[in-house]
Amino acid sequence: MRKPADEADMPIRAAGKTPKSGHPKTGHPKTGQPKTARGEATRRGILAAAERVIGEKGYNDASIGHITSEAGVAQGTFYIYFTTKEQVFSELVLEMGRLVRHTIAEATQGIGNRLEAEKAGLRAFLEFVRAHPDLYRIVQEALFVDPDAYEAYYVTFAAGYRTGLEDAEAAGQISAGDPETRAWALMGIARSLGEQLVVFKSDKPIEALVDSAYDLIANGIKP
Amino acid sequence: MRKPADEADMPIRAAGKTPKSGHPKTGHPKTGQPKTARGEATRRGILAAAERVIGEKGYNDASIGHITSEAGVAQGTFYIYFTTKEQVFSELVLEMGRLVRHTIAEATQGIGNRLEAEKAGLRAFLEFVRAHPDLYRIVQEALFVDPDAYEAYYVTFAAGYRTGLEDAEAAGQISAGDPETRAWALMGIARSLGEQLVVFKSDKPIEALVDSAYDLIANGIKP
DNA sequence: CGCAAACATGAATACTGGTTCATGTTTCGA
DNA sequence: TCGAAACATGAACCAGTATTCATGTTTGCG
Repeated sequence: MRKPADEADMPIRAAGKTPKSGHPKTGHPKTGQPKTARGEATRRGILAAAERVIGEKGYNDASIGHITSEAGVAQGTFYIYFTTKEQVFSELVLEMGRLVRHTIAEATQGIGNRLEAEKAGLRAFLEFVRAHPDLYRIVQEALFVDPDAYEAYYVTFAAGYRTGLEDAEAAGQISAGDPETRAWALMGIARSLGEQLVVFKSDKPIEALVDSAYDLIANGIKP
Repeated sequence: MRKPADEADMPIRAAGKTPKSGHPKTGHPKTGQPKTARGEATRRGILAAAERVIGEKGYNDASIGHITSEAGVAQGTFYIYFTTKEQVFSELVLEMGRLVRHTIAEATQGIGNRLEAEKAGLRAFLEFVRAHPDLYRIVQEALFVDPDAYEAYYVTFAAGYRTGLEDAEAAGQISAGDPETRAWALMGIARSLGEQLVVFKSDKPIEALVDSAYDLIANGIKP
């Protein structure tokens, strides 16, 4: 009997506290990729269950048992598709990054005016986090569970933001100013308002938040 | 003008009588308060060690053994002064809140102009988090370890911020606008820039960050 | 069909780490 | 000075849980 990936392939020697420097740029998890429609569905189910359970309970209180029972499979099944609990978490962070960027890009597509794009992007972001509170919390927790993924998430986002601001400044659509710091500051605004919605469960309508924030972003608070 | 530096001064003793930080089910902070100078010193040592260890390793990887060995005491000693691992964490979050509010209140004291106070407060905050990266990370992690403390931290802060903005608006020092949303947005800017320093280890000088952010806060990005 | 390979199971393993406790040591008021 | 309370110790306890494995079951394909 050939046992797959038993001794020669991937070192799963996680004994003790190995530093375990995960590669941040592994876009393609080569572990236990399903080769069948059935396996594909099972993997998806586990991932979706993990999103719900980890989002609600947090990484440490979400046990593999919780996740698999939520997914309706046995515990061992988890390890057919994921090598470790941390891996499924990382994959969720990656997915969140892709989803958010895609959502905002779509919402701002075709808007020539940067200020208007800023407004549309903020609205899209807030609507997204309200619709996906689990994913939002997961990204926050990544700071402690998977710092590389956390950094990748924000650095990638900031880089795109920054070039957008540079282009807008060159086109005379916004005033001059350090695009790097501006990108981080504007991300901070969006994040903070999103947190008000998801974490502190504010019932303020998104449109009101967007309007107020837009006024601040465009005009500042000078009298 | 009376700035909201209300209870930000008392360094100790505040743990036993916090209005809302008690957990609904476990809510008895029956901490073994020391009754001797010797006990007082030991308790302080454990708290300081916990700040270092938890700040560096994170809540879950920071074991009681780590903390006590860092503090130079036996494991059991921990439970003379703290009923649980979570309690020492909560106390650190409380302390962080008090320290930050106190620091900012002091830095903005006597500044009559709100915009100038905004600048000074931001600078003080960034300098504080650069000097106390451990405490900064601890507050972030509180979202998962002690959500009540996390909420208290930000809600308290936002409340003070908000009334400050209301007063400034009434005095004609800033333009009109929803003070609640503005407070959260401005907090988000500070937090994001602080994170750039502490988490992403940016070597940008604080003064440059402050200047850029101030320009955004005061004037916006409209051309 | 028939038979590998893929998939699934869930009990067993291995180990971590928070908390307790029986036993000493130090402090301090009377 | 002395005894009780406060303080300190660290080994042991024990619950939880990530991961493995021997054993079935299903699927795809010749």
